[in-house]
Amino acid sequence: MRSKITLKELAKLLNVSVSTVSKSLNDSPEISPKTVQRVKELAQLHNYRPNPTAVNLKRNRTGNIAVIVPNISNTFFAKVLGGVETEARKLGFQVITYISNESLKLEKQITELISNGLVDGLLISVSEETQKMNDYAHLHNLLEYEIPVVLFDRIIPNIEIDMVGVNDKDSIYDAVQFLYSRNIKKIGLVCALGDIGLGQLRIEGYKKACKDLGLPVDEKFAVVSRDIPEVKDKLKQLLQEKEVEALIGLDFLSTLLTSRAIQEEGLKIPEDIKMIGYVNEDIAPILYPSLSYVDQHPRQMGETAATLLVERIKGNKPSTPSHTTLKTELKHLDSTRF
Amino acid sequence: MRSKITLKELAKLLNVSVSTVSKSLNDSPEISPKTVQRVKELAQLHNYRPNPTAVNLKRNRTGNIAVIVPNISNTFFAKVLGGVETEARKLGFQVITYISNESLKLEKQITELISNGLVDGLLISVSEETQKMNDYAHLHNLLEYEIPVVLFDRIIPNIEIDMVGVNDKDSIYDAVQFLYSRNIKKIGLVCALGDIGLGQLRIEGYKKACKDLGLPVDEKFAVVSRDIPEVKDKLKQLLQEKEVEALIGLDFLSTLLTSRAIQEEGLKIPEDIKMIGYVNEDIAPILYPSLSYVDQHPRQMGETAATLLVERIKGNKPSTPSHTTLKTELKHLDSTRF
DNA sequence: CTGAAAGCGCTTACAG
DNA sequence: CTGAAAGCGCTTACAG
Repeated sequence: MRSKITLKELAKLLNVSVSTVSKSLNDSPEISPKTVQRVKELAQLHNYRPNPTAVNLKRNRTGNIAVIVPNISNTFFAKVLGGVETEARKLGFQVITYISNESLKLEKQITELISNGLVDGLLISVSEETQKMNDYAHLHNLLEYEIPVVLFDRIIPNIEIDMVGVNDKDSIYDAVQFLYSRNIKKIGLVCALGDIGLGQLRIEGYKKACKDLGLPVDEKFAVVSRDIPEVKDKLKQLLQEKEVEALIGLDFLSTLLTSRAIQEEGLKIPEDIKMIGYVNEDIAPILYPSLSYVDQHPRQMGETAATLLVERIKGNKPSTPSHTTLKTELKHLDSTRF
Repeated sequence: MRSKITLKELAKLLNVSVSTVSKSLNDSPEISPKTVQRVKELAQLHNYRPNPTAVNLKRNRTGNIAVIVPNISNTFFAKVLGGVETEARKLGFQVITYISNESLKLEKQITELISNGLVDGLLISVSEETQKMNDYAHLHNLLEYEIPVVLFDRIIPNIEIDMVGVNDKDSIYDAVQFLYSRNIKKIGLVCALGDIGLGQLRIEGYKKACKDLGLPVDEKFAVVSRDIPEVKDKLKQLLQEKEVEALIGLDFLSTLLTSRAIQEEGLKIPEDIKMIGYVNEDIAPILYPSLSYVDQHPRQMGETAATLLVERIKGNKPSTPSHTTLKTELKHLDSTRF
């Protein structure tokens, strides 16, 4: 029932002009303290709030930022989103969420939609398809419209756009090195992302570590495919050969599939096989067995990306693209306690 | 660089008035087909898009809906959010996401913020604290401001607000009945939500089922607490007594904790203990062992809630609150295959 | 110190 | 069929 009061109505009630009311509420030094007080009192009484749409129109902005995540089942992105939301709210921005469902087409549809002026900036982790097609025209398009874009997590090499990610090569390098230091030499990996994007980077990190440590890079130890049944089959085969001593799951799905496959084969973690995976802090400790994981600090990633985007929106940054790399951390739970 | 073109600029280029351009683009029958075509061609050439902020100001709406989820780690809410996003986009609304972190205070802060006119409506699953305090003044407040509110998942009894939920009593009733029909009589439950809200409803459903089926309701079989270490302790004790034949986890966390505790005790699922839980379709099949679960159709819940909210916003609905109950489904995986 | 005016980018009743 | 005017709810340079 109680409908929102406007500046005009307040002005009428106070017998002053709309300008005076507006200035008073914005603490303009132009207005006498007495008037300011009168205005503020009445405003408070009526619980006046400026209409954000009108303010935004005037200020030529929207007060919104968009975030596009490729999927939402993966708790990693949910966590990032949480970080973005917290930070954006602090900075006075609303977060409009979109889910691309790993589809380039949908991603284009969404960027097209927001290029109309729905948001002041975009945070995006590009879809698998986008990476595969290597098609980023839609992002460049937004930049041409002067809508800042910040990439997170799934970073893209050789592109002139702000990014916030983790050092994926290093993260797995560390994992391999840890296992090596504990005298584990036959280390396999499982990747359901295929060999593009993050999957590719992580695989490279693995290979680099093996090379540096003098471990043979045996193709047999690498289960890499985007086809889930194929991943399962290869994994089973690998386990039945009883050679591999440790497995690293390179993504959420692979990690769970690997833990499951090991146990299905009647093998024990960590006694028979050690495991390290990419799962998050909420779920890793309550699985059985609990899984050691690479902490990618998703909340912090979201916060950092949001902060950077807002700085771009405000034009506070030099125009050269900024690349932020967060340090990952290997967290040890039961699967590497041996 | 390429800055957005406005109606005014188009009008100038075409040597017609702003009104004519606006009407042409909106296919007004007032304008001659020839003019309409001229205008549209130029608009297309310049890739003209109406400024949504201006349109919204004029139409006295925002085009946004807010959704407040209590937490984001729980993949259930992530899925609901996915459903909301898809449906809202179809209906021409943007989804602004907020996370209350199970805090009433934060929830109030957020509702206060959006009451300023940031959104046209709100979807909310209230926080645990809100349920415990039984304080819904902030929601009624929004309704007074004529901002429609739709509750989802965590529904509240005796409140005059639209809701979309599942029949929590029935869902667990079905689970108990299924186990009973397979000759399992000693059925325990584990709940980390405590005995408020959904936890309470599910516990009631359990008790009702036991009563109807003539099973004794033994307090010992009910592990209920909001304190995680306490849940773990009680669970361990219960398992060591080796009486219980099946356990039902009433929420995501309890379900994983239960599966883990059973295995830690060296017991096998389903051979020694059967299990049913509240986890989602993505994760249930890749756990080891895979867990039978109550499918609450989170996507559908999000879609239904969004549709209802948009109808309220458009004023297409009679004003009596609508209560939609989705049917849950018991999905059988390894933990009940016996 | 206060207010009239212009304007943000649109839409739409009204006049011609 | 076209356009001038008013208005959505604000802000702000400018005049008094």
